[in-house]
Amino acid sequence: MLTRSAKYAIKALAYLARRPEGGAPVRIGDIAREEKIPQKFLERILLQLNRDGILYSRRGPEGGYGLARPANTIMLGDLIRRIDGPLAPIPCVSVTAYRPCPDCGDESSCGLRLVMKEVRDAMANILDQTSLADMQKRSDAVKGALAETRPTAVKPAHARKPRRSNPTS
Amino acid sequence: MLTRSAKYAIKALAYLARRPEGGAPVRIGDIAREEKIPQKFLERILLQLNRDGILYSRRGPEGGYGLARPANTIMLGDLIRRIDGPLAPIPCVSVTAYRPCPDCGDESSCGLRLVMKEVRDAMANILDQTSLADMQKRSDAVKGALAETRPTAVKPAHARKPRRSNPTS
DNA sequence: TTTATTCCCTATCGATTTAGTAGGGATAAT
DNA sequence: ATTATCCCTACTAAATCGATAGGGAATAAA
Repeated sequence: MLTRSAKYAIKALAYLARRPEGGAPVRIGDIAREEKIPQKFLERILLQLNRDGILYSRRGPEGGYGLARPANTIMLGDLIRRIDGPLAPIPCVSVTAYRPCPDCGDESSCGLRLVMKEVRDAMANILDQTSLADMQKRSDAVKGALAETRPTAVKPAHARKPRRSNPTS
Repeated sequence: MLTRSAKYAIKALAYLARRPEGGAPVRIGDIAREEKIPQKFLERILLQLNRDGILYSRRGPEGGYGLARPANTIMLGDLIRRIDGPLAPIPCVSVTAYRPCPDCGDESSCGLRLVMKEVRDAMANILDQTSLADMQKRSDAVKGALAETRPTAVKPAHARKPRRSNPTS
């Protein structure tokens, strides 16, 4: 289960992703009000993402937060790992935070581990291939489909060719 | 993340699944010792699964626990839901325990929800199609592959045709 | 029928995590 | 100088997790 922190983080950053790139920074208070997130709670979350280099910030009047990178380079998997920790259901199948089971005799043939590795990979395939921009596109596609005669379905990100993570490279 | 309870439950039931079907019941103490699980802790878990009808039990000397159904009809998804609750990362995409987000304006076009629904479905596709017997088969396949010249790979359960949940029907 | 063994049941407990609040300090635009 | 904003630490109430304690009820075997 996602914690509220991770959920808030994603909603807040999705909000920032909707603003014109390179525009003026946005106040925490505005994000909190629009997305209905407790302000002081959100403050701590954005603070961390700022330290992590996902956000930039400016202090004082006219200050606020903005995305430090283009929205199509910020992956949900990365955000969730930073806030909630590893995606893996059990540590022995985590790629980013592997830890062996203290008791497991032969790890390579542990049935539970084999299944949970599949689960981890399935989650990671989605979350590491879906950016803030992708998420927004899919939301827009649903909204568009309600209004259009010929709805244009947007494929889930993991069914498409992976994007380069840095579009400037 | 799986709780220890769910992990213990699966390991304990996998242990029971390895015994001859219809054989004598197995003591909690034996399972706990073999699988290195705190006995009193395991007791509470098996008690619940007994109430849920997954296990049968017999008291007194020669007593113990056994699977109440064939191992190929007991799905990991079912076990995990009973012990840990819903698979879904957020309640608004849960099939078995749906609850709306209190704040979400238009649920159908919420980008986060669309992505998390994918994640839930990916997890459910694996865990609801993998039985205790499947898990064991995959473990055996790995062990076999280490010994054999031409290893026989066993496909993940969700890539095969779904089995009927009750083989007697 | 007694006794030993096993499951059944409830209560409790310490540690950790979660979800938030409080209260300032540092910085920068006006 | 003033004021708006981010920055930082500490604190807290409640829930959850992982486990232990201490018996009660049933039943097989002596």
